[in-house]
Amino acid sequence: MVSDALANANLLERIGHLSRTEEKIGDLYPAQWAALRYLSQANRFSRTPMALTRYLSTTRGTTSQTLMALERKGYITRKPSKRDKRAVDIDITRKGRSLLENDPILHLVTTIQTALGKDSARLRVQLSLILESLVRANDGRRFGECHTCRHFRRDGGSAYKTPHFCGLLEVGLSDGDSEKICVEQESRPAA
Amino acid sequence: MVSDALANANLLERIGHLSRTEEKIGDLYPAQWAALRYLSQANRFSRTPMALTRYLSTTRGTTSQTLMALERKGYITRKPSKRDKRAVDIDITRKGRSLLENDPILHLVTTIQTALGKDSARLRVQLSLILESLVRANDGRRFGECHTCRHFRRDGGSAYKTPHFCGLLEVGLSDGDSEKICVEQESRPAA
DNA sequence: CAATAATTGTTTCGACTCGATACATAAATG
DNA sequence: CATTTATGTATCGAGTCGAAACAATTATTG
Repeated sequence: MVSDALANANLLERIGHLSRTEEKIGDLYPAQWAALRYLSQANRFSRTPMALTRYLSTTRGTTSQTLMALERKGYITRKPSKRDKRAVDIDITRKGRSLLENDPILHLVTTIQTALGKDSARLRVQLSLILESLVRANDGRRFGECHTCRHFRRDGGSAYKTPHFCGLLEVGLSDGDSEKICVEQESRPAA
Repeated sequence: MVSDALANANLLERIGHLSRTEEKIGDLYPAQWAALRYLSQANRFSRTPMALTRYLSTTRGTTSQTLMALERKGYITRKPSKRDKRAVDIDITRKGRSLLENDPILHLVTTIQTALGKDSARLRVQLSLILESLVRANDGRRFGECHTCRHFRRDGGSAYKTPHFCGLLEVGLSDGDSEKICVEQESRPAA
């Protein structure tokens, strides 16, 4: 039924908007929360303005301003990248990590948990499918977790004294790295 | 699993944001699309600035500006209400209805349709539950369809020469009225 | 290898978003 | 009828966001 899809589109817009406007509480604005949230989940190759720009499907200029605000407020630091002299490496400060413990998205999380309970798992599958289609239609990237990537080699980093290895960037990966999301992530074809 | 709820919250935020930024194409901005969309679905008792304010969980000032822009662009008309001399009745112009045929939310609709197909019905149930919890937590209103309301009397408007009747506002209701969403809608207890 | 093209990041601009506040009018309450 | 509440508008300030212009760096190409 098309009417179900239409109803779902309206519901998604409304839920997203409600949750987003709830976020104005606290020290950050919605876009700033989204950026800080991303930076806390992204691996070290993905904590750059450009990766964030792609994740949020926005423009470099907008991202630059958001990051400026976060730096001014002391939640992130920025320093020139060594890998690429055009790029900037971003890190979250301790103050930033502490702030995330009160991330207003947690309101939505508890709402979902109480509304759905164990059915959350099923919802997750469906929302993932929608996001994937949406991202593909926008010529964007999925930003999946490192260990789900076709370039990820589990237990393949012995030469680098690390547990794992990225075949695209040709660098060693720690266990922590492998659980974070990455701008380069590409789905691995089903075995 | 709490992690499913967390993943879902992130997915909902991301889908909502992606879809919203896609909307900048065309003649309207996201908030203006949301307002025009609401006005096309709302019944005649709910097409006022205040009802729209509640629907969007925003403030009267913000709504006023959005409506000003829509009127300036010729998509709605505003005139003082006769029922309540403080209120303003809003109507969509033909130009407004025509614009809605190209509502950018239709991109999301087709994306959902292709990604989920018939499973859309199940998603709808889950999203409705989430929205209801979210709205209740915000002390807001559901804005459900008129005919699902506890004040709706099917085939009860004979004295008004209309098919149906609203027991709260004490007015007759057409078939068309009964299918629209209403600011006063309250769930009917299960029979 | 040098010229050209593409990428990254910042800055500036203008229109819109949005909450907060103040104000005027009208309705509801007592 | 006085007080309180509700509705709508106008204004302010900080943020959001896309677009365009610019500088620096990297990638590509001939």
